[in-house]
Amino acid sequence: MRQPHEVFLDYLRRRNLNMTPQRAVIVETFLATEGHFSCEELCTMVRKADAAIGQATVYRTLKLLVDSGLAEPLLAGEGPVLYEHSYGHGHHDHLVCLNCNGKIEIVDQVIEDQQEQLAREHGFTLTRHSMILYGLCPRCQNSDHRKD
Amino acid sequence: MRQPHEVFLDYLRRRNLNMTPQRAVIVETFLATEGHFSCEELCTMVRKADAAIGQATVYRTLKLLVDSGLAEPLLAGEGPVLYEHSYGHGHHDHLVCLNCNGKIEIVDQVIEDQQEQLAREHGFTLTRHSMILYGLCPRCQNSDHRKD
DNA sequence: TTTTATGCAAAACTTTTGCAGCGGG
DNA sequence: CCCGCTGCAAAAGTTTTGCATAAAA
Repeated sequence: MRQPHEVFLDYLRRRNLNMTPQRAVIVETFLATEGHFSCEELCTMVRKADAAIGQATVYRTLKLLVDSGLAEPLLAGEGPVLYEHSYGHGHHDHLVCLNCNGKIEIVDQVIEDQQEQLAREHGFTLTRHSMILYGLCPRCQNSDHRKD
Repeated sequence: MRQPHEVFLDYLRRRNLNMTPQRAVIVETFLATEGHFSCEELCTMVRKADAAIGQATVYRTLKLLVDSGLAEPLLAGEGPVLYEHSYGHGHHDHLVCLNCNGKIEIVDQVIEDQQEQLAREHGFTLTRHSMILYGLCPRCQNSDHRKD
């Protein structure tokens, strides 16, 4: 399997864009960060490596990462858009706890197949999808630490 | 089945809030509007009925509508959050065309059941979910009017 | 009279854009 | 030399908040 770094370089080449020191730092930081984070948060982490990198550059580069297929936005609603890297993770959906905000990755082939089937019935060609299940995780069901 | 109007009044009572002329106009306009719309758009429509109603009041009331279960936010990503009324429509998910932005409502019992099953496997108690399938609708697959 | 609602304008928050200057091919 | 890249700061788009006033309980 091709390394994410390679994937990004190929993408830049295809788009006639250049690798730059800033982009290198941002991509490296992005790949080294697990979990879900906003662009603002990525920005903060990038600046630990190089404080001179502008916020706009991080936004612009994250957009390239999404376009290249390495990053995926998680549209959960409130606040800023969260991202995660899709490289080496495979596709997955999310189970989100409404209380502690914890996120579990889930995959279900039955659902994936059914989604394709549904799209076909309506003549759609599917590109991607987003499925988020909201509820209470086991811990929060039994704890008194409810937000409400 | 209880009328949406009643549902809202009950909600207000439960929260010790009052029905007001402004809220009445906003709820009425909201219920009379089909499809998906942003709060800004609702605001414009509300003002056709009463130009003196402030934008903040519309935002505040729409929040109450969501809380009361009459309105549902559709978290599709770009731009403002879109809403629809959930009263009398039953639960459904969406098939969204990436080109023309058209939205089709879909329901699939197999998927719904599987979601419950998945949640159970992880010990989650599900409250709600959001599933959006993105792709190209039949019209846009065959047309030259692509955005890109 | 005490609480709740409202409208306005300002603020907040996230993301995008304009622009002048820099730098690599 | 040209074109892309960058940082900065300003702008844009959407939603929330503070506050003084008005209305309701």
